[in-house]
Amino acid sequence: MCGRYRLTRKKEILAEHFGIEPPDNWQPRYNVAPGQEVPVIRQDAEQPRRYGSNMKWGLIPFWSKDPNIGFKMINARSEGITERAAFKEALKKRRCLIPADGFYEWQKSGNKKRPFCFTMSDESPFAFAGLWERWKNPEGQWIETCSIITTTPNKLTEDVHDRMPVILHPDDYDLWLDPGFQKTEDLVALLKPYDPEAMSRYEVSDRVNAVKNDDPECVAPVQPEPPEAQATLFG
DNA sequence: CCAGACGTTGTT
DNA sequence: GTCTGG
DNA sequence: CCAGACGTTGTT
DNA sequence: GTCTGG
Repeated sequence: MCGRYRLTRKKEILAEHFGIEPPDNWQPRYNVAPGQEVPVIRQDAEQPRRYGSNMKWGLIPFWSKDPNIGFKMINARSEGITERAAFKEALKKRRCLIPADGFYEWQKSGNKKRPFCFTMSDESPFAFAGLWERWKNPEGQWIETCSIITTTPNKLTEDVHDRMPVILHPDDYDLWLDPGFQKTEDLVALLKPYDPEAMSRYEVSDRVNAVKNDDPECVAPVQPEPPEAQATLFG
């Protein structure tokens, strides 16, 4: 990963799943990309209730001089995350949920790239484990950014790609969001591949390769040509 | 992550 | 192929 | 000590 | 800001 995902559920369904008030500005998204404002769910010491807000995808460390570093920080490897200068403080104090209902991975073989979409089998919304950060731009404005944590693939994703985003079980949302909880070994224990038995996948069109395509066609399944159809073409 | 561009002048 | 921008 | 990095993915 | 490499 994890450079692309989808968030097509109605905001009321998302709000119910995550236990928040539905924000007005959430729209169905079929192709969410790095560099864009994306919805996150957070919980601060100042605001003990969970709430939704938008952040730019691509974490800019607070000490960074160049905000373009954000495009290289769209993911944070779970392995060694407690030692990464860019992420260790955020792991302790600035965790978030990044809601989605599917994510895309590209299977490469030869010079072909085939995009697949991965979802929960029951089509429920889910949450990536995320970190966020605050960065002050030269004009003095605070910019909030976020990153999706990755891990090793599970049985469902491994033949498509060698990494997958960390998906948190709903039972773990409270611990992940609790700003007072800073026991990193317990937090890192949550950063595991998701149960493949609970997930499904299907191939999608390469329209999703282009960030500008953000419409329902991106999530429409495409079937590989069945062998008999191939034969018919020449029969 | 993918898409799209991919230069020249002048030089401690 | 490699770098930058989104 | 200072300078420089601080990240991930994938390599047709 | 903090760590690593020289």
